[in-house]
Amino acid sequence: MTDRRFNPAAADAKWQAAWEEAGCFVADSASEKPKSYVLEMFPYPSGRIHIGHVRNYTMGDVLARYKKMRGHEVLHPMGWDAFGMPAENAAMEKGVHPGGWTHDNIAHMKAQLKRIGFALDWTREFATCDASYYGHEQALFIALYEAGLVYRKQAEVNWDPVDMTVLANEQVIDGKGWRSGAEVEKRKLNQWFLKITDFAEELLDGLDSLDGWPDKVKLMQANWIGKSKGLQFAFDLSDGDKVEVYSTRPDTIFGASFVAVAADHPIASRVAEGDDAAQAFIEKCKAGGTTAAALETAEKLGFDTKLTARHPFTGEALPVYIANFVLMDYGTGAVMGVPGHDQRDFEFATKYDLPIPRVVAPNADDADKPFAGEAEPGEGVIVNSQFLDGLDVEAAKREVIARIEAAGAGEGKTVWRLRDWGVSRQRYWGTPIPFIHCDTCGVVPVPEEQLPVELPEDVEFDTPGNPLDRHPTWKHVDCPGCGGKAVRETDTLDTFVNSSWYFLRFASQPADKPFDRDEVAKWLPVEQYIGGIEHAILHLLYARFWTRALERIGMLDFAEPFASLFTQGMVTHETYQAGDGSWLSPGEVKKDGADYMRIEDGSPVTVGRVVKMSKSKKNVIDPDAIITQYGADAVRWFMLSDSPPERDLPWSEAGIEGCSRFVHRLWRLTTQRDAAASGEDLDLARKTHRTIAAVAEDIEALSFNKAVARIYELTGAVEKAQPSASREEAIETLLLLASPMMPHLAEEAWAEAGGEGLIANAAWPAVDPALLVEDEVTIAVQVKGKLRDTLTAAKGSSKEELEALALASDKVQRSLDGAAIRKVIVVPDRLVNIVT
RNA sequence: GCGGGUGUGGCGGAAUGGUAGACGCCGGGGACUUAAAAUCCCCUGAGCUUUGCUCGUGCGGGUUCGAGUCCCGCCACCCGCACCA
Repeated sequence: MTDRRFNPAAADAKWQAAWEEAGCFVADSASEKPKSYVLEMFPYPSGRIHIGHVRNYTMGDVLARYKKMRGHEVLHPMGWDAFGMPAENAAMEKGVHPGGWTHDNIAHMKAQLKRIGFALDWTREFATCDASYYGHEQALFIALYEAGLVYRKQAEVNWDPVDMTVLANEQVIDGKGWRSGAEVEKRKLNQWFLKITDFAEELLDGLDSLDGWPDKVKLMQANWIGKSKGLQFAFDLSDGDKVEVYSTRPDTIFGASFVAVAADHPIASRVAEGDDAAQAFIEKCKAGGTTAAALETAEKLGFDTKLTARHPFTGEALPVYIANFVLMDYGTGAVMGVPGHDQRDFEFATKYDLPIPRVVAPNADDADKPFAGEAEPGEGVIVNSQFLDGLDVEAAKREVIARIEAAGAGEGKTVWRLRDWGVSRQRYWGTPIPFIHCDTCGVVPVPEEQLPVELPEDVEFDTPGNPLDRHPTWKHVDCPGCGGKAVRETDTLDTFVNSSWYFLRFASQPADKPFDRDEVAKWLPVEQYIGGIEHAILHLLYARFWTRALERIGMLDFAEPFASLFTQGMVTHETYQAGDGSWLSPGEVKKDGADYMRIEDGSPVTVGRVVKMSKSKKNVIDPDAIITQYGADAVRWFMLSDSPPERDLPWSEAGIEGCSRFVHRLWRLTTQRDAAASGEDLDLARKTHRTIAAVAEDIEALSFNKAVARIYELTGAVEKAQPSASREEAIETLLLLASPMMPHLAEEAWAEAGGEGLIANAAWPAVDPALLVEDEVTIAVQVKGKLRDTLTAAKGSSKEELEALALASDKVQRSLDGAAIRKVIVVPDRLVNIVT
């Protein structure tokens, strides 16, 4: 017994040192134990750990510690997604070198992570900006090139005509450059691409094997890949040429009232040659950003080329437009416009006063039904369509495809929405693309013995644009082929490439190659991957692609990197605004009864919506400050309590106070033990064993909030119980169950009670199945579906017994009030419903 | 605009189609204390004619003996949209 209070600051440091000393969390790939690879998405070293990271890594940590308790050898690594634009922005704004800035940030954030007591194997740490990482990435890139999965082509970028630089989408605000304010233009550059479209079918089919992934993510990826079956066919044009169009709705072919081509379609270019107005329209289409959202929300604009296209069945002459909403990248870059059954076409036709025929109707009788101000893209019966009339949509599609194919005018075709992955970035702080341009030999890979191609240190950020391109010496090299003068590629790789294989490098990091295939096979696929839903498509699809590509070229033996995926919600917080509308940080505000006021001058504060923490709204909580105030365990407990992990977690002062109280409450309980207590408390023992089973189930399902609630319940039961051997067992169990969540308190209390070794190395408590059996159940009794009574019955009572018990109830009889019973529904061990 | 998701007390949430609100927070009352903090105990969805009854899971319909849960139609908010990470 002790009256010593739990001191988080001292305990945190003490046990973190003890774990490190014992090497508790260093993964041994030679271990005979079953292996578990638990991985959270590694952070971008922005400067400070934010509370969202804490939530993400706490979840992974609980799972990693739990798996270790279940006898697994656990790999739980951490590293840094260290290339990217913020470092270059810092260089421009503060005059610091991106590398120095990044390494300072990493040092700070690593210290922050260590304070939270995560069970991480720091011996495997690396940053993607280390040449010892990106050099191997260059080797992999060359390997993919040699396998024919890398190529170059012209592609559009956002061009800032004032700063003379390429802008990222986030740097384009309302179609203007973020620094210059100039109207952004689309410009074509020769860029590097990865052939992800070669894998479209397998990336789609592979989703079926990902049982551990959320359906919503699989659905999003499937839609992104976007396999569609349709018809590609040619219209004859009035000038004697043809235009190939692609449509996923060939059944609506009789509803076509125009043909539209993309602004960069060859037909558009040809029309523009002798037509200044057409040229001006095409130029206009080049203004603005390149994002899909910008294109699709922009007003639908068209230019009438005066050409006409001959309808293959009716012979009708349809006008041909150049339109800003047609994408050159998808299908053939030209479409047949069916306004009645496609919303974009509807808007376009309305604007340019084109006919809107109906060719699909709810019923055959509705052939002339007017449209209610919008297109009807759904199912129905084909009408006004000659030989298609009366068919359903699918049958009509087949019929049209068959007829067009028979006429030799086109063919049924599968088209993918997925586009090849453009990986060129005209920036310094990224992996140099390891190629050399030679006038004689063309594009030549850097020889393996010359890797890594390292970034030069001496670069200037005083002007926009790529410092690599304007560096005085770096790019000038001799051609590896002919030995003549040549230049390096100055584009660097998209940072998504860095995060497409880092999980392999964590598992195996030899000096002379990217990874060792056999070592990787010991750990991969990742058993549980945890990160934000915002990565549902791009990062996860790219990582899947990269893994499959490496499998195809024989470097890996598996196709899918992540067996299970979990996407966690954001951490949110109330917002506060002063009278003048300016945002206030939580530290500037205090609660005054039911209202809030500004500490500075007592002026009233408006409490705004609970939103994602962001610097601009100042509703940010600093993990360091709260760890100092409450200790790591209270913060970890808060991250796991209440909100289901896939949902948003609202941060609150009251909530963390409550968590802190519970840490101390558990401490008191464990220090009020009576080792000499004897005797059995069957109810408590049952509760204990039910809790062990339930908490294990909850942790495995990552339902941490439910596990937390069960630990609270058992704590409450222990507090009410009289001393007994069962109570001693319950307390020890509580410590073990809580140890993945509050490891510091658990160690301290374990040591206090004379527990053997570190609780971090302890085994998960065993469940006694005999104690899980229930012998009595509570039965709900309803009359006409409404609850009227509850009664207790022996588990497994027969339907007849339960019915008799229910009818014997006074409350039920009163409720029945003599009415005739029509039917009695009995659900064994649960409910009786009497219907009159 | 397109794709995906979420919606339950004052708040976070729990609930294999079967007792809606477990557990936590806030709030109220009490105990202990000279007093406070800490701690402990009790109450806490709304309403009513209070042995009990009625209403209640974003809104409107539907299926069912029975719907938070399944179906149809809406609304609001959140995530993604290929150069933010």
